Amino acid sequence: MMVKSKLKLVEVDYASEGEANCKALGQIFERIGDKWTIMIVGALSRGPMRFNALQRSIPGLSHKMLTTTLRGLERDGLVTRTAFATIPPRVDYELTEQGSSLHEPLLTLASWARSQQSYIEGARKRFDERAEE
Amino acid sequence: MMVKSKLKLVEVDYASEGEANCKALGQIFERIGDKWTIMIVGALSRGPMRFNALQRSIPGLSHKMLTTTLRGLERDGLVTRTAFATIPPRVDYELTEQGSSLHEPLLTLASWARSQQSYIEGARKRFDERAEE
DNA sequence: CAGGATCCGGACGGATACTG
DNA sequence: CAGTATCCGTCCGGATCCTG
Repeated sequence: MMVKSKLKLVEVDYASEGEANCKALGQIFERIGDKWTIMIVGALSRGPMRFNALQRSIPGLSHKMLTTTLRGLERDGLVTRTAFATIPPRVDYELTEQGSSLHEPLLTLASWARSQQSYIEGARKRFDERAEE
Repeated sequence: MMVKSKLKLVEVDYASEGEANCKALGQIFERIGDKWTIMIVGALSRGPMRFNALQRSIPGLSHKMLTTTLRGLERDGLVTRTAFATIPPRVDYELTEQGSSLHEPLLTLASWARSQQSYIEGARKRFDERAEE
């Protein structure tokens, strides 16, 4: 069953909210913004995965960072952890409903990154060349 | 004139691309993911702003982080810097077309954060309580 | 006002070694 | 296999001081 996640684009002015609210949203952005969070949610969007499979699927992701990020996602209720008492042990990670609802916004962002990639790379190159006087 | 930015949700599988491409996208995510980037783009989405106005509009943003982030955005071609040779000097920062095209994806994300805020806070609380055995 | 330069503590994250 | 624990270098980012 698909998760209904058609987000209304309400007037969320994420920069100029009340201070308290701004801080709260900031805490959430800190998780979302995390490079590995994005990758992991992307990987899990296709279904449950085991720890090592997850790590192998994301180049550059270290053992430590994977566990840390997974704990964070679990804490936020975006990912569930299921351990099987087999030998060798097996642990599956899976997106919760809320976790998978995050996938669509991230896809939007990824799509943007894709479409702007060459522009940004060009801008960076020009900027750097200009900087070497 | 509104920037046309209806992004097609193509099959961007941001987790399992080629290694090279993954690295490249990662570099872009690093900028987007940055807490302050999000805030600054949000603030600038309403129009050009001066340095100090920008800083005051975002609670907790230090002098140094503002300049650093602005340089980054300028380097990526997402923000323009315009200096007026007046006394005292005045510098306006403004989103480029590409920069403002980032605003909509970010709004989507902010909207998601908003809608999941209480859920996440609850999940965190429960997780933390459960952790104190 | 806008910012560069410098110092410095603390957090982040990699490598390694050890458990169940 | 799936972690936890520890060590330790690096870099981030705040505070401060100084320029045009």
